[in-house]
Amino acid sequence: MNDRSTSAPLPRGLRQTWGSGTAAGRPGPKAMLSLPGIASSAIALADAEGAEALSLGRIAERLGVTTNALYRYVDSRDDLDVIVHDHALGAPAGIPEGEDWADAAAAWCRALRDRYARHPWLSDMRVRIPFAPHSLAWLEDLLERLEGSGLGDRETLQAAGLLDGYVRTRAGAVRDLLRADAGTPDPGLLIREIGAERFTARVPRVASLMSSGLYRSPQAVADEDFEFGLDRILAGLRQLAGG
Amino acid sequence: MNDRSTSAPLPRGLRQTWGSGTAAGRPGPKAMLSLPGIASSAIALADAEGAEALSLGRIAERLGVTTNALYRYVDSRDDLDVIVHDHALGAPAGIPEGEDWADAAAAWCRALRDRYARHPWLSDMRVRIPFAPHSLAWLEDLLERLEGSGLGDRETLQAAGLLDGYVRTRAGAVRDLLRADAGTPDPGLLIREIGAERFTARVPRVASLMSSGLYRSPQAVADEDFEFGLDRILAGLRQLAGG
DNA sequence: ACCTGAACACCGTTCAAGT
DNA sequence: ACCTGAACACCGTTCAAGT
Repeated sequence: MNDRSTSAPLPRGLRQTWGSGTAAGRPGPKAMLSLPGIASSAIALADAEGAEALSLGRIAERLGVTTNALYRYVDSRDDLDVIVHDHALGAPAGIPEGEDWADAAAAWCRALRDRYARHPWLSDMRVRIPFAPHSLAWLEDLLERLEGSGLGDRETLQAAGLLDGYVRTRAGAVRDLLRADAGTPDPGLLIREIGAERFTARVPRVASLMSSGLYRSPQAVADEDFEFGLDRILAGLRQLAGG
Repeated sequence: MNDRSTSAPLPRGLRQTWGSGTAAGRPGPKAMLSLPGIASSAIALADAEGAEALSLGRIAERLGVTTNALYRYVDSRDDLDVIVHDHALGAPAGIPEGEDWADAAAAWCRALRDRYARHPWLSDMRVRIPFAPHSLAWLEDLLERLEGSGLGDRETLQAAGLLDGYVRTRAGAVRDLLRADAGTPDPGLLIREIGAERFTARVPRVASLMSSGLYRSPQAVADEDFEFGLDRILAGLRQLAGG
């Protein structure tokens, strides 16, 4: 059944992260680097200069090594990205339990949001279907929390995807706002350059929200708004589960 | 109040898209290209080869022109991306009205989903805070649909963000799955390489869902699942509005 | 087995011409 | 004003050495 012949073998970096670790005493010179060390270096770089500063060359430079040396640890840039993402995300830990399943799920969402807040550039990384250990551990943790809901397997998975997607979307909004300081045009400038009359004629409601300061303002991505969407989603899920 | 001194001037491509169009008879040679023409060419390229094939060189090649020629129409690659995204998205049109505001919002969500389905690579494009005309027209349309809800301005904007984010997250999931054919490892391979026992020990619920075929299977991103999340969100919003 | 050095194709961006 | 051609710094990736 599972003979998808095109499926590539697991990249070496990802396989290593799963702990099929390097056999202890193998021949040849000692390694100067390690996968966690490479990941930490990349994270420090991204923390300091953002995701767009990430490159094999810059990471290698920090490690005092040639770019090509990294290919002993990683198959490709994509492979590295998966490792860096997972390392920066970290394992789920210390997440409060909550009164009931929905409360527990809410705690999970806030904990994930906090991880993204620690490394805003995580929102800039291309996250494909998660196959890395920490990513799957987070999913596992959420699935466990949803077990008390009485939802079926399919619905539980759907609910998990809904909540997970919500947190990540929100993290992206926060990231956008952090970036808005540099480069991005601000709403006021846009309206001025387009012409207030024309702008108002074409998108009156948007214009009204922009001039009210509500549109994409810092408060529009504040904790309060995070809770708004979370509450709505959980209310919808509760209605389905408890009904 | 609005003196954010770091705000850059509006990129020329974006300004042009807003219809501050080229003044008719200006001096110099006639232009060989046009912004819509450039965007169309880029869209055709992305449709054929995906977002990662998009580059100034490849687009220029299709247009029979040198890479640098594009800089007469666009300030930067980022500027171009905004135009291409907005052009591929298109203006909102032909979206059913719906019985009530929630129904109307649902129709909006399905319409946006369909646009992403037409150009799956849209999910791969870095969409910053939307300032392009079609993007804002979509937002405007949704805000109009939410007017009957009785929610306040702030809540309406929050609800719009919630719905919009949901559709885009879903579109990304669909894109991931379309890509899964090539390159990405499949769940079965992962479990085999990691070792089924170790894998099951670490993430038992995930392992169970994977072996049940539910995890990230085609049906997990089917229309049925789209409706699941949409229904939950709308139920949550209805509860807040109608209560 | 690990790392270096040289090379390749490609990328976005700039600058000085040409017309 | 538009487009070309040459150049720049940078990118990921490969290959053949060296140790």
